[in-house]
Amino acid sequence: MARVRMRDVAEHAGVSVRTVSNVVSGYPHVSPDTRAKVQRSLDELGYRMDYLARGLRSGRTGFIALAVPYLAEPYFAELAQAVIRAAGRRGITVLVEATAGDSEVERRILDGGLTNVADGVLLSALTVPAADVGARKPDFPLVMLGEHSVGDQFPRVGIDNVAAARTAVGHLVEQGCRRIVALGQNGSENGRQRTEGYRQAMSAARVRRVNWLVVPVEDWTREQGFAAVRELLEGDGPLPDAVFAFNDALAVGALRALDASGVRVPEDVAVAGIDDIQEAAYTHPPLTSIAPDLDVIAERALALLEEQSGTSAGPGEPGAPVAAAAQEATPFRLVVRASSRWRSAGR
Amino acid sequence: MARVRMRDVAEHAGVSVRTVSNVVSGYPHVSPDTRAKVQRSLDELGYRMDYLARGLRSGRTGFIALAVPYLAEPYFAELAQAVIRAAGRRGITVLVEATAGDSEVERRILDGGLTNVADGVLLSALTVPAADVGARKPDFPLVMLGEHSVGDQFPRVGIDNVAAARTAVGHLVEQGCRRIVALGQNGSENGRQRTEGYRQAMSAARVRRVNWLVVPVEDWTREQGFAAVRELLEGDGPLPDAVFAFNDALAVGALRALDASGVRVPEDVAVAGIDDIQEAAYTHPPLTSIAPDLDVIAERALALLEEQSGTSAGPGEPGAPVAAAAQEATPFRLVVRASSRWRSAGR
DNA sequence: ATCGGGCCTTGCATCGATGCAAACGAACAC
DNA sequence: GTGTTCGTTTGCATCGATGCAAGGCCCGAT
Repeated sequence: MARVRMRDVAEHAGVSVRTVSNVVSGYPHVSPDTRAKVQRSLDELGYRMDYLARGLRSGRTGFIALAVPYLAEPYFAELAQAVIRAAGRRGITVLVEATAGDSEVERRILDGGLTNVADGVLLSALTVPAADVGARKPDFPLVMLGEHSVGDQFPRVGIDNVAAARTAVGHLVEQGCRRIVALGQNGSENGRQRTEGYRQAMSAARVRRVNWLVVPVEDWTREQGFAAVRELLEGDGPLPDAVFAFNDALAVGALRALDASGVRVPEDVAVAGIDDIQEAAYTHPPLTSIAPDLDVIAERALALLEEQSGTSAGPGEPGAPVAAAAQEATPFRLVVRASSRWRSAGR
Repeated sequence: MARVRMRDVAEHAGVSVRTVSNVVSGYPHVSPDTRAKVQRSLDELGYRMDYLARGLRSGRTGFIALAVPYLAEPYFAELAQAVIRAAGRRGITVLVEATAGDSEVERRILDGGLTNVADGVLLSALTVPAADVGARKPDFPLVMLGEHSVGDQFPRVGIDNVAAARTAVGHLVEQGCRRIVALGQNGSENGRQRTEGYRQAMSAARVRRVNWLVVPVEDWTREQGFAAVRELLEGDGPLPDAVFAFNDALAVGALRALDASGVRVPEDVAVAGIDDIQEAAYTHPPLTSIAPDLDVIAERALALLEEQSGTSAGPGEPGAPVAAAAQEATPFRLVVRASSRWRSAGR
């Protein structure tokens, strides 16, 4: 009834515990006879490894932790799915933590709060805790997802946010839009970068300053996108002819607000977002978006974790000054859908 | 540099390891002096518990596993979020597994594949493995989410699917709809139940059989909802006046297909779904749905897990025949939005 | 002064698996 | 026949924390 241990298997097979361990872990020098005998007992008793015990002894748990702000946000859910899939291919189990964007929680994670249970940590932070923590390197494998971490302290994987925003806005410009709203500015590093991309694209297109409009929000949610656009529509300024939302959730909220006010998309206002969440293909009208390659992000992130555990496993490393952590920019595509298709001849 | 252990703290504070353990775990009989001293060493050295080691000794890991088919499906993502939140309140960490709806994987989980790392398992299965596995009770805490498990073998938490479907369809009938399509029949138990609810509501409303229409799909995804409705519209049968989708993802797909074909919602066809995912409030038009209370589901599920570990911890239990496992029906609400609002006088 | 009891503190064994290195036996060479 | 080597198997200590129960100590009661 109770758990089957190696010892039970050993007794059943008439060998030592160590031999069972050797069979289980694929140690080569085991005679075919013994191996077969042990294997039979293994199957017969239904042995299952206790990963905790192994982890205790060997120092590796086979888990990695993934911390995202809100699992219910589509982008993070899809990211988590990609990470779980990639980890599964490597025989790794993923432990998902939701930080709720609480910088206190994020700090605790950077501080190593999950170290003891996970071989490595993937952190997708909203509010990268600033210098005070960023100053010292963690003593465990850590990879940041999606954000530039302050000061290149941590390796990071994600799209180039500036380029992504520039691409999206560039596309809107090409469609003939000029008075383009940037929706999503908030305190985050990510927000700053996407705003910068917007600036670059607007400058490059020589759009007059009077047409620039950066609308701040608190969170990148449908709700906030809706509220911000509704407020914009109720204001007395001239209507924009495009909305560039910093993520698709905001864009979805924007679409809803526009729809509710009878503004036509894309005829009156074009809309584009970032993330290309699955939902984007089903909005009204379907949403143009920037699609990061989540599988690549997940794969690279895990590879970077492995690299790190490789090095940090050898603490005897001579004190070579650690180079700035890798900052990998993964590919993205512009997916054009109806929400931004060319609407009229020029402006 | 290396990990700080209790032993290190003990030496630093000049007490025994056991005393440190006592302080950490909040054992009451520790003198204030000692406690303070130990606490100081704890802080100074930055001690962090090794949960693996504790788990090994105490038999409890502080983890539970949550297995869902696809984390990227909004409903499951929102469910996972609720579970993580509820677990967090109890100091429990959640390990998320994605089964991809693979019944082989689900079976392995029922078989105890996660037992060694988790104190309990929450399984949201698509294809409940049938009798062969369902026959024997697992020897670890397990709670099924959202499905009736075959034969009451496992405790289960979720809404009453029959009632939920009946409520949704009843609402459509009240709005004046008669020719109502049930969208989502597939092999799953869940699908059967929602179909049954549809049947009951149609019968109760004395809708003539000619108006009944059950459309099968493979998965409950936006894509399948879109494809099925598109096919329906292209067919030569008379148009339905309502679509009852077995979940919101299907409904979203249906809305897109209707929109693409120029069919007006709700004027021409009303639509309702189940799950009330966040996206539902932002579709075009906003989607009427059945809203399960995810927080209640999560709370009850965790409570049931705890109950089970309570009993199964005492294996000395005299052989009282185990009663049929608890089948808890959690509350749900009908959330009426524009997609189903009354469109015309009567049928 | 002595004893009993409560409060703190401690040592030791232990959870299940693996690292390490010794022990064992057989095969081979000289 | 003896020594060496290689392949296989084993015993023991160990990872870090907790269960258990004993050991000290102090205080009040008799």
